[in-house]
Amino acid sequence: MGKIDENKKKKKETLFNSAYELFITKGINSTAISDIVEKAGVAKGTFYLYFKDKYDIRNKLIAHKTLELFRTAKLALDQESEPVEGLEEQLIYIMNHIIDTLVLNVPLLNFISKNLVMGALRSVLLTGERADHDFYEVFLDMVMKDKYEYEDVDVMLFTIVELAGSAGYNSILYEEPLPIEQYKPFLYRSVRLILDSHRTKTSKTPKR
Amino acid sequence: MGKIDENKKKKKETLFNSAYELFITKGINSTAISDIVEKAGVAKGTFYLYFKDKYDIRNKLIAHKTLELFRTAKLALDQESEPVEGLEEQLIYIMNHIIDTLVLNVPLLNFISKNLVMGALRSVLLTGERADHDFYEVFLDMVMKDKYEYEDVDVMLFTIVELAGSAGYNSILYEEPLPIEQYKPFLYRSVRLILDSHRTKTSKTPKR
Amino acid sequence: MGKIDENKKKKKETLFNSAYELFITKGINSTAISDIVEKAGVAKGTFYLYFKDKYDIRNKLIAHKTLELFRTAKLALDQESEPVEGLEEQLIYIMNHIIDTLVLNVPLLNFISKNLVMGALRSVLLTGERADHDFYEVFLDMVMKDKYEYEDVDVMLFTIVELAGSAGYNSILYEEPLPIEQYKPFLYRSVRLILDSHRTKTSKTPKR
Amino acid sequence: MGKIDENKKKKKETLFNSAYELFITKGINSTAISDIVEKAGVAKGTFYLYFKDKYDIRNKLIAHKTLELFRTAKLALDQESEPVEGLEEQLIYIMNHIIDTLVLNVPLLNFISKNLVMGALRSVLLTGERADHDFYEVFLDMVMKDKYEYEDVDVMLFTIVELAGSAGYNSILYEEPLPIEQYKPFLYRSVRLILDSHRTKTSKTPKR
DNA sequence: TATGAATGAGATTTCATTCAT
DNA sequence: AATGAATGAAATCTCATTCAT
Repeated sequence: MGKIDENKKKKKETLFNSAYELFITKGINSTAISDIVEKAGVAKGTFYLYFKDKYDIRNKLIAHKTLELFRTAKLALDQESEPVEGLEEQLIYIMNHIIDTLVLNVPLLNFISKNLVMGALRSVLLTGERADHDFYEVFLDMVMKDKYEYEDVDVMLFTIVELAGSAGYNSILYEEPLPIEQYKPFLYRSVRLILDSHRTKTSKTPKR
Repeated sequence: MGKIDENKKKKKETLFNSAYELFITKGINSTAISDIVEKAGVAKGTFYLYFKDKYDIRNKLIAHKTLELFRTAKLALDQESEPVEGLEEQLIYIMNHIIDTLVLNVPLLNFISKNLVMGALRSVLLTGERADHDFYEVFLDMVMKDKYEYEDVDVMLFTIVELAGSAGYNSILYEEPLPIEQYKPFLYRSVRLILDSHRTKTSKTPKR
Repeated sequence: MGKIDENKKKKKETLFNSAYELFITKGINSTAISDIVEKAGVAKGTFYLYFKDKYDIRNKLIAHKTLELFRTAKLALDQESEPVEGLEEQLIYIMNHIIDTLVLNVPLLNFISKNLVMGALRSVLLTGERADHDFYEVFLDMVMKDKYEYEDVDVMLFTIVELAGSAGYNSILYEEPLPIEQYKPFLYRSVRLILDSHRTKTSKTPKR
Repeated sequence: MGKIDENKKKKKETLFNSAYELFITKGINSTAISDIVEKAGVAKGTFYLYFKDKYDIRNKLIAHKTLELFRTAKLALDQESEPVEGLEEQLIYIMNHIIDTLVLNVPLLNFISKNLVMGALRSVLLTGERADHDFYEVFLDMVMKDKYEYEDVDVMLFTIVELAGSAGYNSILYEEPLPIEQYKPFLYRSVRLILDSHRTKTSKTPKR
């Protein structure tokens, strides 16, 4: 029984990986389900046992990959020898980590960013990957622990994520208006401004 | 000859319009070229006389529609009874105008924003619609006429356009994190901050 | 499984037959794959499961039909009440049998003889119909059993087949320079001359 | 007026040449009329002013090229320093000349020999190239001038032409059963046999 | 004569999906 | 659960032919 379940999981996994590689290399439109199953070494019918259609597997993949990006960045942040202090620095650290990852993996960027970042995160929620909500809470947690107090936190995070996602995408991909390394200072400056604009004037009441 | 050229233009126009309506209503993937030509009332071969394939006409359409959006907004700005003064107010006016238009035309938003705004503007350049470059110059012109001086103007405009496009898209479409009307103040505040951050300290030398 | 394989074979067979009838009646150029599948009562996709394109099925058909022609002739030869003795008589018997068949089936002649006989036999080899090589051995066998000895047997058979195929084709189809029945004596005389010219002077050493 | 007619002729000529090159390089099936006119630098409609369709121009080309082959061979024969004496040697000279030409121009062989030689000569008659009939008379003339007398001359020539055409085609193209240089002796021996078999026993009555 | 835009039938091919095994 | 043959709708694209200019 354990073996059967294991097998099932393995099949799904293989389909996942095959689809990912094909989407990355050929694009979604030119990837046929027959390509995916062929690469995965399973029968066509099997695909439909696990996924509704091509777009189903794509959405799940985007969600998965996006989440992975954030998780890896957060992990790196936490494992930094010199602890990074403050929401501002932490956010920019994560942002920077993700950007650097995507610079080295442009196909992944391309794949994810057809549904831009926020869309991807949304689909994380929709597809119900475990730990999705937890993840948003990781951010909230970072906000709460900061020495400043913030209002409209949702709006703030949203604005930052959209700006970084959209501008980063273009800068990495097209080196326009500047290559990403040169654009980073501008991007991070804007992020700092947005964060600042959400800080309350009243000094933060220390949590007890 | 005049007649032939006229006819050619009309054919292309009809194809354009038919494709647009179908893309808007059924989506690109579900729109077949046969649908387009049927709706346009021309032969299938005629389509291939003017466009390479479905994606060719889509790109040209996105470029066209995006440009139109900006043009209409600029026109409204210029025709405002009470002249809008200053780059900041002018940019926000245009932004606001476009947003309001798209709120009333969500299908258009959906259509354009698969390639997000900057991508669309890029394709304007690529497809070489007339007045494309001129258009960018309209912005530069607005910048130059402002009482403040700005540095890294390209970067500034890029950042604003990306932010507005990406955040606006999500806010209008998903009312997340807030419906657009409630999000606007935040968006515009961020825009003002970005503009401000690009202003040079030295007071502007008046042009003579 | 047996059922599936049976079905597969039947499908292919049906496609074969439908294609043949259409090629014969309408010609290859005017036969569309849609015609073939329609006549065969299978889906269009099914065709591409078995054949690369129109020319693939045509080549296989030509090979098949040519082989059939030779086989039937050989069979008739073997079943003749009065055994036909000697390579010369046997070859002419087969030749005559094939000609008589084709006279009654001009469309078949037309179909096969776009690739003329040798070409057809060549494609038999290429397409790897079973029993192809065996077939050539049937001839060699006839040569070996003859009371005369022959040199350059390959060349001899080739020359005869080419002459008969090419001249026969024209004579049957266009009755030029003579209708086939009147041309036969000339043709067979030439064949005898060619055979004779390949006979070795030394009397054959009887096999023991 | 002369100029107009000249121009007309030039257009037709250009179409001819373009079609020939394309047929030779891409094959007839893959050559579109649009290819031909494009290469010729004339409008599509113009093609239909001169030819019925693709097959019309093909037939005329085959006829033309075949005739040219024979003419060139005959010319070479006549210009040989050491006059070639006797029908037998003359025929083989011509045959050999054509074969040598085609060995160096396999595409031409391929093109012509879809309609094999006799078919091509037939189409010469059908398309009514000038000098076609004359050409047949050239052969008859050669026959008449020979020191031997022949019966069934039509049949004789036909048999020889078919044999040489068909066997030569395969030998040149596929080097089967032997490369043409090695096959030639066999071919010419057969030709001599066929000629011999048509000679009347009675010595020829000298023409007066 | 000459043009070439327009036609539109139809060719080939793809592929998501089904379903009998 | 797994298979993969079969389906057939539909997609893209080609191209011979026409006809208004």
